[in-house]
Amino acid sequence: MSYDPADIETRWRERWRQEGYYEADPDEDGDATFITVPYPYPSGGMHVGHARTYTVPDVYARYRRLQGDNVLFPIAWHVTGTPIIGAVERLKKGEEEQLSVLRDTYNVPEETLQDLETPMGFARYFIEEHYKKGMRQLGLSVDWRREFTTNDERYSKFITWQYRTLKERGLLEKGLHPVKYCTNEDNPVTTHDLLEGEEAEFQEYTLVRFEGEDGAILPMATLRPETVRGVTNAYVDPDGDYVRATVDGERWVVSRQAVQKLELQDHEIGGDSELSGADLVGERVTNPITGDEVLVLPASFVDTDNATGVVMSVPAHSPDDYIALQEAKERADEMAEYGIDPEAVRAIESVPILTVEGYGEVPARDAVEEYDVSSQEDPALEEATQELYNREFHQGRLLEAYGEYAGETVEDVRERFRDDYRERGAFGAMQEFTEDVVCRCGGAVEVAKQETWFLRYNDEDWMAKTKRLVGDLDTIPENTREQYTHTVDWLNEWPCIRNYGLGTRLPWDEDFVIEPLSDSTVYMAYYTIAHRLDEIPPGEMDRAFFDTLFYGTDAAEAPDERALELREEWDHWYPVDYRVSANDLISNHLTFYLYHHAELFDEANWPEGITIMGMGLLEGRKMSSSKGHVVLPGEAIDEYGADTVRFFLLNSAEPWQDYDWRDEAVSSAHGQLRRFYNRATEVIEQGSPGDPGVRAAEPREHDAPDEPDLRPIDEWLLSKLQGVIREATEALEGFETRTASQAAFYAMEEHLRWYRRRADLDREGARWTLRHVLSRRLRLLAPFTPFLANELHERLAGESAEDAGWPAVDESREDPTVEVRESLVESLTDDINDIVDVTGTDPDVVRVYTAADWKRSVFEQVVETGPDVGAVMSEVMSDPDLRERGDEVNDLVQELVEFVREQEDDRLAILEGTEEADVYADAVGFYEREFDADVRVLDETGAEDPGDRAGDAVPFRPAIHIE
RNA sequence: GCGGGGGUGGCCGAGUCCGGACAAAGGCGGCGGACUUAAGAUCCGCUCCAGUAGUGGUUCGAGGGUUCGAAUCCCUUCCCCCGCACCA
Repeated sequence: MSYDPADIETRWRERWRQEGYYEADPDEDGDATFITVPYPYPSGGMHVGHARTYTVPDVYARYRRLQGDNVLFPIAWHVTGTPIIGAVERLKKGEEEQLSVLRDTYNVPEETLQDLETPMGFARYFIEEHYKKGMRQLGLSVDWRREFTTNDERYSKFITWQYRTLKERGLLEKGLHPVKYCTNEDNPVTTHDLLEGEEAEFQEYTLVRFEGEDGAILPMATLRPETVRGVTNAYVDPDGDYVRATVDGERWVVSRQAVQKLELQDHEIGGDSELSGADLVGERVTNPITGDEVLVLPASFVDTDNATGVVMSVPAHSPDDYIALQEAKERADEMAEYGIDPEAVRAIESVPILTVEGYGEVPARDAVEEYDVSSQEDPALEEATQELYNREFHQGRLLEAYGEYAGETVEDVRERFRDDYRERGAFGAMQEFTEDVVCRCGGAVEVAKQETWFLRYNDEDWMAKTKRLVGDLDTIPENTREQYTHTVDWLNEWPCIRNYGLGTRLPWDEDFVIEPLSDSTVYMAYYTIAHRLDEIPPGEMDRAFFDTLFYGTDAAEAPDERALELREEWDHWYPVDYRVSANDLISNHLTFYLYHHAELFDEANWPEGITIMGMGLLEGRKMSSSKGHVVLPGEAIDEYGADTVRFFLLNSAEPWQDYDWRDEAVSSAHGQLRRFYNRATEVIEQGSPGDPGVRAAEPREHDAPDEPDLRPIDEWLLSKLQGVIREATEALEGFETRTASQAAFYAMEEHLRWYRRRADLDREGARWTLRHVLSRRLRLLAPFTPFLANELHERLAGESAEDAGWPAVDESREDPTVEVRESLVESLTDDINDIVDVTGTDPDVVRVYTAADWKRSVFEQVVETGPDVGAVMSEVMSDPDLRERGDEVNDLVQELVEFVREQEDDRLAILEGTEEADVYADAVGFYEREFDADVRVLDETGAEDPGDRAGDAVPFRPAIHIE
């Protein structure tokens, strides 16, 4: 019967489902092990990249189960927020791209599309038809009783408890925060809603409050507030539209566009009157820091749609400003039309505010000259600016006039300086994007400030707790620990609510919804009880209920009995042993997870480990559902079977490494599994009179009565098996799925290949050995290819691999001597092969000469003395017989010293006790088959030496002659 | 810029922590052979250069150093990838 994955896999899926095999309850035997993975977000279908995300924890879960643990691996569905709503809206609008993703990429049937026109209908479709189906097909060992969605009423009660608790502990705070806001739809928007500017970042400009002659404020926008003492003049766009308006009760002059932005950013805007930029030109404005008056000059490079449309000029430090001023001076006479005295323009001098190594008094001039910038349009200008800004930021030291800031680098004092003058009222602030942002509706998107609730991730106590948690966390791989620590240091306040979307309403303000990264931080606790909440009315799941559940009897005045019962479930499973998640989530989601656990639960229930996963590529390119560049798990499974898909995903790279799904490679993995299956079937069908190691969770003793006579080559294979078991076990302890499966599958296959070649398989001992090895190997493979492994193990031994358990290393079967001896056989094979190959002859007779006794005693001397030519020589030369041999001995010592130096001590000790000739003599039969020749093992000193080769023999490196 | 990861043979990818059997596992691809009517599957060998004897030469981004010995340790340098906030 040939390998038919669909047949095997269907049967096992059905069996697991019927038996509820992976349903885990506290009353079962074994250590409680709780493994979680981020619940999928069904805003689209599942592709093979997702498949790996869920298979990695599954492998670990299966491994722990084989080790005897009671393992809980649950799953649920994350629907919070706007992505699903956005997807539904794009569908309803009939957007081509969206329709194509649904129809072509995810194969949604035409008649089903209308079911997807509500958010939960959409989610439900992908949950049922993609994720759940896919996960079942993959054979994930999930306890399906516990699934839920984050839009469920009871889940919301749990999140409500979480947020009320955090608020009560002062970890939530209300404040203003910049958001992306569509000026056309008058609504905040998310990155998904954007047509252009998805990459745009928020940038905060400092507004330096220059004062006009009439007392109105001209707020000059700058990213370099510390240059304020170097301002020589201001620029406006003479053709731009400006307005005089009341801002927070003051009179301001800004560009037309700036007014709207300021209004969005929480400023009170009053009646305005229009004027043109030209009207402003020539005005004198006063620097709020220095009190100096400077001229407003016209400049076409000023963009009225960026910040305030009024900019200050610092020619000493800005190459742009330096060039602009040069050009202004050249055109000074034209300025007269604005009523400016040309002499006043020509009189403007750069004012340096800092010194920076490598530049003179006016760094901008040096930069312009160095890059040979000719005009404002010269592309070299940007390079010059970049270079100078960088140097000044890191190395520029402020001059005396800066008082307490003098002598400091810009990098060190910019923020302090800015905040200082902001408090004193000289500076303001304004947010702007780094590039234009356009909504899908076509409207301009601007920065708006919105009242919102924050999680205070920068709270000192909270940070300290979380850092303590990180310190004790098992971070896999270890080098991710630094990333968590860094994130804790770097996280500020996090706005945790949105204006709309699915999920849980903010308990004390129903207008807002708790956003997805904030409602998924402690839900692992909910898994422990999710399957037992049906009989509890949501209305009764209040603060006291959850307090009792998580904090015990004393937490509420009248503890709810039901909550106390559920508490046992929670107590049993918590803490989470491992969470398996993607590496790009360290900087937010995973660190939030740590924060919330650190706060809400006591130390004993803090997360114990996190394993990070890498990204997936498809044929070397990033997967993308919108481009249809994805492989669906169902399709891959139909073609190759779930075992192949799993095996490939786990074997091609360690979980945290990026991997590449290449059809060719998957197909090859499938071939490997098929060959494995065929060979295993042969072993099974061949049968064996002896016990194949059925109830073999306990290692069998060497002298077990039913164990047939074993030859050294059998012992060799069994010894190798122990090494493989050890390696696979250690690897899986650290989530190294690649190392583990490589060992269990490929390394073991290598050993078997040699064994099949080397051993006479037509013996009872060989059949027993092969069955014994197969049983162990199937159990090592069970986490990776559970269908195949369980099926074959059941046929071999009458019980499934998962029931048989993980094999233990049987130290009594580890035999270094037998391994060393076999390695001699192997290297002699290689040597003969090399000679055959290089001479191109097909030998009829192969003569193998082992080294003479005196050479052997030189070897022993080298081992005893150590690899030191001089020392060995003096020892050796004291022996008259050896001294007689002169140069011959010298050469041999050289060679043996080198050999010995490179060997492990253990191996040397074994070699010393090895009678080389016996090893080769035992293998003569093998050599004769191998080379189809008459093979003779001889002593160097024997007579038969037609090729005059015998003298070349060295201990453990016999001379060879072929003819 | 900040934080993290990485550069190995035609390709993918181990090895690097703890230097030594490393011309460097394994896979893919290629070549030759066995089996076969043939193809496929399977098995064996070869696949940096030279070679009718197991050898020698030159390799692990680049340059330098430590060592009897370096892909592995140290220094310098070049290049690539990922994340960086309200987006899940």
